[in-house]
Amino acid sequence: MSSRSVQTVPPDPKRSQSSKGPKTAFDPNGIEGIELVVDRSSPAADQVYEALRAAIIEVRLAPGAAITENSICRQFAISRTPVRAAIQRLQREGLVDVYPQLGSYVSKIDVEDLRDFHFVRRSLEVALVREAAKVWTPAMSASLRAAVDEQKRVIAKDDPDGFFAADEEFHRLFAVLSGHEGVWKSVLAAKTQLTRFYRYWAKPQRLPDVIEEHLAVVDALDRGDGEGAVRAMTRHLDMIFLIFDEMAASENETAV
Amino acid sequence: MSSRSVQTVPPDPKRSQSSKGPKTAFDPNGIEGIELVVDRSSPAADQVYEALRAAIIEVRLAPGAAITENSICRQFAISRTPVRAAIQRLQREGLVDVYPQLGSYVSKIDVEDLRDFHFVRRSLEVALVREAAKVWTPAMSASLRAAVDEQKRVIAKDDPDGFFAADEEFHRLFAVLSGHEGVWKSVLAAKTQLTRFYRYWAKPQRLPDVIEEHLAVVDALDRGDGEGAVRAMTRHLDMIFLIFDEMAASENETAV
DNA sequence: CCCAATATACTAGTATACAAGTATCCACAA
DNA sequence: TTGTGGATACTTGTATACTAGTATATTGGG
Repeated sequence: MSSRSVQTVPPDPKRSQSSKGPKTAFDPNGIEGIELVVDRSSPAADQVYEALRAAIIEVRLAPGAAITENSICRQFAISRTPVRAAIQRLQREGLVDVYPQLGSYVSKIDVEDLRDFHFVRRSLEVALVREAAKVWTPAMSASLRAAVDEQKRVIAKDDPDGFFAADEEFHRLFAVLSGHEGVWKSVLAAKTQLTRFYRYWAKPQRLPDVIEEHLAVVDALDRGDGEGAVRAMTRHLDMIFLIFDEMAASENETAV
Repeated sequence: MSSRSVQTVPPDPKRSQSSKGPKTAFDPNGIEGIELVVDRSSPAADQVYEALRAAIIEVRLAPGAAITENSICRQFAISRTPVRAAIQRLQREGLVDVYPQLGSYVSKIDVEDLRDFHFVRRSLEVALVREAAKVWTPAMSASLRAAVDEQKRVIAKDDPDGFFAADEEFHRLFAVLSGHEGVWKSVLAAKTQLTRFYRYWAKPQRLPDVIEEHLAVVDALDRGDGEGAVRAMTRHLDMIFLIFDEMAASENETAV
């Protein structure tokens, strides 16, 4: 691995022009967007990890934001050890960039990387649909349609977070129903980066279309048309590429 | 995540019947199979991680072996902090199981999990072959055949470790050539568990067959037969399932 | 005024001490 | 003999102190 080659890249030192307060001021009120009281009955490192991860994925912590260990310590009233463990975990997931002796920052979203993450997600989910088709039963159809009903219900309530959860449950069901639930962990690893991206570019008006695309997959499976279901899922997942193309057309930046 | 639910599973306390020495003896010579002098010019945590990971994958550390933090510290003459970072990283990769207040152990190889890891690997690699077929050029054929030649050369020298490396390079090339090099990281994550398994069951007499199967993929691509290449790669990768079936037939254990 | 050397204040990496929990061993009583 | 209680020695989790390295601010000289 060449990942520990000399790291001389200055991250993005925008901290000097942040505020007009006293020169040596440090985070007066801590990092905004995250709040947590640690419950000492379960490992603090896990709680910090979950809190930071949610904040990053939901973009309450913007890409490029500084994640200084000490600032998290002060904010959560906890020592550096569990905070470090959490940050290193986020680093492995690609959500945080750590520059030794310099600082740690919420990673930026690289569109080129997203293409590969999407490739992974699509390849796996399509393969799961193909497997599910081999063992298709009415009961499986019912559970998937129940998941779609849940999505409709959540859309009606205008609950974006709820929709993301319901959507993920629909997709996860293919892993469960095909007998390869363990594959979902790999899908999630790739999906993490994509999810963060959705938060920027998600368009609420597209949600009804998502419902239709989901139903198209189930309909094909009910017809016994496995390859038709594969094509429907492929089409559904590739909709994200339309957003990529829009971005490429509108601006020339490859990272935000 | 329910992973931090109450963990009351006793790991495998075989440490009491290990030696007839003094009752309170601790690792007289440290853990066998690993050796390392830390070079303080690069992060110690990374070096410990690499050393432990290699030892686990190459089965110098057997599944179930105790990986006590303090024993590693003594052996490497280093503090617990970088050792802990390394172990936590291995835990995320599924190579180590950590039981709070009990101990850490090299994870066992669960055959059921292996099926899903294989599913991930095969799905991704097959998709990469299909992509490579779309942009196939003679130069790509040449580089793949060069990789196969390297495999032949290493086989002639009877160098198993060298063959594993050459084999991995052949497969990685599909990620590079198809323009999705970033996908290889995901393949590796799934392949890690499988590689450890190979070390148990690899049969040297199969290696020439591997060469032929590799060439079959390239030949199909040279013919412009993309789907033929996909089938050839699928057949090649599925050979591992023959070993699964052999295991299921020979013994009823699902974990070693 | 401008530039360079230096002091200062930050960063993450490491070492060490302590806290909380579990299993083993042993004394002791029924 | 059997079983029950507790001391002991381990484990990982957490807190804190220290090290090495970098960027910024300061200061002094041209």
